[in-house]
Order: sequence, then structure tokens, then C-alpha cells
Amino acid sequence: MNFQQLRYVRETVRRGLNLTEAANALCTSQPGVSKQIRELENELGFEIFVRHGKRIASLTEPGKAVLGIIERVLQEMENLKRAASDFRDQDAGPLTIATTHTQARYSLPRVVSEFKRRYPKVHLTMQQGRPPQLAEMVLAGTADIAIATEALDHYPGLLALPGFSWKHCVVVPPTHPLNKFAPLTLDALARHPIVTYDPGFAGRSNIDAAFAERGLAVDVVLAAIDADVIKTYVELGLGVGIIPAMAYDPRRDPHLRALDCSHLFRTNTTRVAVKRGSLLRGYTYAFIEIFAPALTRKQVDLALADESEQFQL
Amino acid sequence: MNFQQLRYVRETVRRGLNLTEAANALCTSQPGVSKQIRELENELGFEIFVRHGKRIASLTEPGKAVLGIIERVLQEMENLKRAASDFRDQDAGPLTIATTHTQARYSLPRVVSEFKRRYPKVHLTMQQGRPPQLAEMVLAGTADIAIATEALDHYPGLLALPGFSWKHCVVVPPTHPLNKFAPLTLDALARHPIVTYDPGFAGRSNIDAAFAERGLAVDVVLAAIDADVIKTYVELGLGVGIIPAMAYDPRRDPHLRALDCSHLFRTNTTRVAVKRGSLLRGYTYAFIEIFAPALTRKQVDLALADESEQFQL
DNA sequence: GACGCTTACGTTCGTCGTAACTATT
DNA sequence: AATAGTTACGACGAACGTAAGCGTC
Repeated sequence: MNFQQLRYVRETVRRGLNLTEAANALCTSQPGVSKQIRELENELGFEIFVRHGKRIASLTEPGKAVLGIIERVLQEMENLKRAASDFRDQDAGPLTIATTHTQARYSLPRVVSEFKRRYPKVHLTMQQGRPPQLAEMVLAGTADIAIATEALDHYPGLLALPGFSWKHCVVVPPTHPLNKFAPLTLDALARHPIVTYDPGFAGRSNIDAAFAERGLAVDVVLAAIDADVIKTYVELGLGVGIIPAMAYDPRRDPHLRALDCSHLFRTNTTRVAVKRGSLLRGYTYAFIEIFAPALTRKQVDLALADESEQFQL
Repeated sequence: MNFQQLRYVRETVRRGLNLTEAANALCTSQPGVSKQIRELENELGFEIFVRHGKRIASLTEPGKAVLGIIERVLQEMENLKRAASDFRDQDAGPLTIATTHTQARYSLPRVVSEFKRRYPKVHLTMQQGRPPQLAEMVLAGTADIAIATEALDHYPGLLALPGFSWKHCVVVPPTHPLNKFAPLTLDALARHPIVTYDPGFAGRSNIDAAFAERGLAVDVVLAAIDADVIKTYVELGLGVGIIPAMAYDPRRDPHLRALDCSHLFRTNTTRVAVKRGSLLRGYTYAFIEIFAPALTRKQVDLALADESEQFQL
């Protein structure tokens, strides 16, 4: 029994029980993977995979149980290597942030530049995706932390901590009739075509909820995954935009007016998520703290320690 | 980086930083251990051990940190093997109980015989020792569970669950003056020489506490580690015995009389301890449940899950 | 017939044990 | 002088990649 065998099993499962793909992902030969897995099964005394002839069809019951333990072993190995890197050079190494366009574009620039100033030797990578993808990246170890407003708190394998709160704002062209309509109401909004985020992005859930509670049907004529696209189409007169307030800047967006709608939609909370049981490098804590000063290393460790208790903002 | 290297490091630490002993314990050559550890250090990029010339003196700071992770990795490996055994044959395998003489002699016989009847294929081993030794055995993985009245709940690495409660009783020869002295008082007891357990055994702490609270000095003329020795010397007239009530049997002990002292000493709780983070075989749960029917598999798992909460009797 | 897992085989690399060496106490 | 750790070396075995074989879909 060795680490290779465990890694092979994990990768095979991750690649949809396809040995060939697993072998490619691990940069090794496919027969090698096959043989090592058979040897592990042999040593354990039962088969991990259900085979139909020569095809791998599914996991056996013992296989499922054993897989969980295997993932924990490999997680700890990962932690060991990370701890070692941390001791070798506290301030150098890789850091991968998985986030949405909105965060990358509007909330993270100041964080990243401050972080880069403090940790110039860290190799920072940003990955974009939908919130569930971001969560999967962190779970798979492809990314160290995920930052998004939606979905992150639905994964038991993740610890999602509240980073900051924000409100939506409504954006319209300067000549739009809603400009004279203050204070804004949901009913007034619902009378216009809406341009906003795709479901599953940046507080879209709170928008839908607000209209649904009032029994209003909304005409979303365009759903985008980033505020820049939304603003562009609002400028073209396609409809009324609903975007995070932080995405409106009067200087950069001279062709738009922002209308206060803080009373219409619930406050959104952007969260930062890390994988439970994974060791964080010193500079990863630092990044989180720059992002949300309340999330000190101590706070994060505390939240990681008691799994049951949820951190309250 | 491989398992061997990690095992070598752990064993070296356990054996007091002595490579030779570690090599013996692991049934391998000492140069092999030396080389593997050096290679691990090389791969990690720092030294785990502080060396004075060629002697290993202590652990480096990174070494201490890394050791914790190493122990977790190996623990999970251990769990993997155990899970595999469990799947291969649910009802066969080893089970090592670390306990004190008193438990082995008076509370466990019925448990063991019932367990043996239900799981004839399990190879049961009993280890005796002082409570702290029992705790260490479980922590080191030498024993699966520890059963004792003292000390087990002082180890953060262990989960100590209350098994059953019991009271002391006083034993005297049939002609002893205390036979006519009812109800018994601490002051009356303190006027006689006492024969009882060694400190650190079977509720001795509660005995000492009771006398200390009343400001009484006790003359313990003989301190033994088992009730049989105590009873023998009480029969010889050496003094008054204080033993667990369960250790007195009127048929087996015709030369002794038992006196009620349940009002004098606090109730004792015998605990069963398992290592946190270790996987228990199915029959291990069964043993615990036979020992204390309230400790079902569900209860034990629950207690293992939330580390913070202490199980209340 | 294409894809995917297994078997076979030769090379390479890593691991282990013995023996000799060196440093510490 | 004895104990403890490192270096050196040779033998064995494990792991890998290539190539061929065989079952499914």
C-alpha cells in the first residue's frame, strides 16, 4: 500500500471511473494505473470497483467507504507538503483564488494589489467560474480559496465565512422614466424589462426572492454573468439593470444613472470559502484578512476548529 | 515521500529520538531508518531533528509541526487497514483491551464471556497497567480501548465515555469492632489502619478526597493495585479494607464482612476510552455496548463526532 | 471496429541489509 | 571503550513504459 495507489484510485473516481483519463491526468501509463489499483484491491482483500468484464462500472460498497478514508489520507499528505513549503519559505509559493467575474472585477482588485505588494514572491492565480464550480475547485484542491456571493455555504466540505455585505443598485440611462420615480418600488421596476445576472450569480437569488414574495412576474430580457455586460446593454436601452452597487462608478459610467434600491432587495453577503481539513499557508490567511479584515487568522482557525458552529457576521 | 519514512519518523520520536531502538521496533536495519529520514528531510527542505554532530538531540520547530501531520496521516492509514479488515470479515480480527486489575477481575469477566460467545473469531487480548499507561497504549495504537476508573478523561487525544458507576465498601474481619458501628463515619474509619488501592487506581482519588475534606489524616498501612491483595491482608488483620463493592462476594469471601459506606465516598465512574480519530471495528462497538448497554454504536459515534461536547451520564 | 482494461516483459530506479567508518559520551 | 549515526556498496524487488491481447459497447 502506497501513496501512488491511493492517488490513482482518487483520480480514477474523479475522472468518472475512466482509467485512461486518470492515467493521462496523472502523467503516467494506463497499465500502470490498472496494475496498481489491482494490487491495492488485492492487499485490501476486496474490490474497490465493480467491473463488467473489463469495464469499470461503479464503486463497490466497501469501495465507497474506503474512498472517504483515502481522500482524508491524501488531504493530510497535501497538508504535509504545504506545511513544508511554508517552513521553507514563509512568503513564497502558489495561491489560487477561484471567484466570479463580479468579485474579480470589483471587489478583489484592491485586495490583490495590496496582497501582491506584501507578498511579491507568491504566485497568484485567479480562476473564474460559476459558484458551484468554484466550490468544486476548492474541494478538489485545484483552488485554495473561493470567493463568491452564492452557493458557497451549501457545501458541507467547505467552510464559508462572510467577507463583506453589499446592496444592489438599479442602473438606467440618463433619460429613463424611472429617474423621476423616487423612492423606487418593486412594482415600478417590474413594469420594465430587466437586465441582470444569470441565476446562480451575485445575489440573483435575492432579486428573484424579492419579486416572488410580492407575486410579481419579472421580464428578464438578458441575463449575463458580469456587470460590464449588463451595463453595456442598459446603455443600449435594452432594459433596466440591477447590479451590485459596487459595480457602478459615476466617473467610469457617465452614460448611466444609479438609483437607490437598498430597501427593495435583501443585503447580500459575499463569502470566502476554504476546504475543511486543509492546511492554509501563512499568506493564504493574509489574503483572506486583506479581503475581510474581520477574518483574522485566529478567527479563521477558530471557525475551522469547531465544525458545528457557524461564524456569525 | 512514502509511508515508511513517516513511520520511521514517528517511531523514532516514540522511542525517545533513538534511531537504533526505532529500527529494532520496526524490524529493520538502523542505517535504513537513518537514510530514509534524511531523504524525507531532504524532500521537505528542512531538518526534522536537531543533530549534535551525529547524535539526535531534539525536534526542530518545523519538525514538531510536521510530526502532528505525520501522525494524522498514519492514523488514517491505520483506519484504512482497519476498515478493510472489517469488510473482509466483519467478525474476525484482533481486539486489545487495556484495563486495570480491578476491572479485569470484577467487571469484565461477564463482558468478555458474552463477547466471546458472540464473536468467537475475534482474537481478544487483555493488557494490564496503571490508568496513565492504559491511556498511552490507546494513544499509541497498542490497545483499542482502555477501561479504568481513573485518569482516562484527562487526555485530549482520547474520548472517555462513562460506562458504569459504583460505590466503595468497607471490608473487615468478622470480629472487627467496626462491625458494631453503624452507620459508619469517616472519623471512625480514620481511627483504624487502612488497606486500600495505590494512588491512581480504582477510585482512590475519591477516598483521599473524602478524608481530606474532613481534615482527617489516614493511615494507609498497605496500598495495593488489586482488591484480592487488599482482601488477603484484611483477613490477616492488617487493617480495614476499602474496596469497590463489586469486589466483595459473601460466598467467596467468608472470612470478611462488608460494611456500607455509600454515604462516605463519592460515586465512582468507570470509563471506557477510545482514541479520537481512530476507526473502530464493528465488534469493538459491540464490546463497548456489552460493557455498557447505554453506549450503543450510535452514541459512541455521536460522541466521537462532536469533539467539544462531553457525553453526560 | 473502436474504445478501454489487462497481461507480458524488459529496463530502471528505489529499498534494504551488511559492513566499514566516524563522531559523541 | 562503548554507544549511536552516517557512508558505501551490492543484491533484490518494485514500479514504469511499451507492446500485445482480449472484452465490451
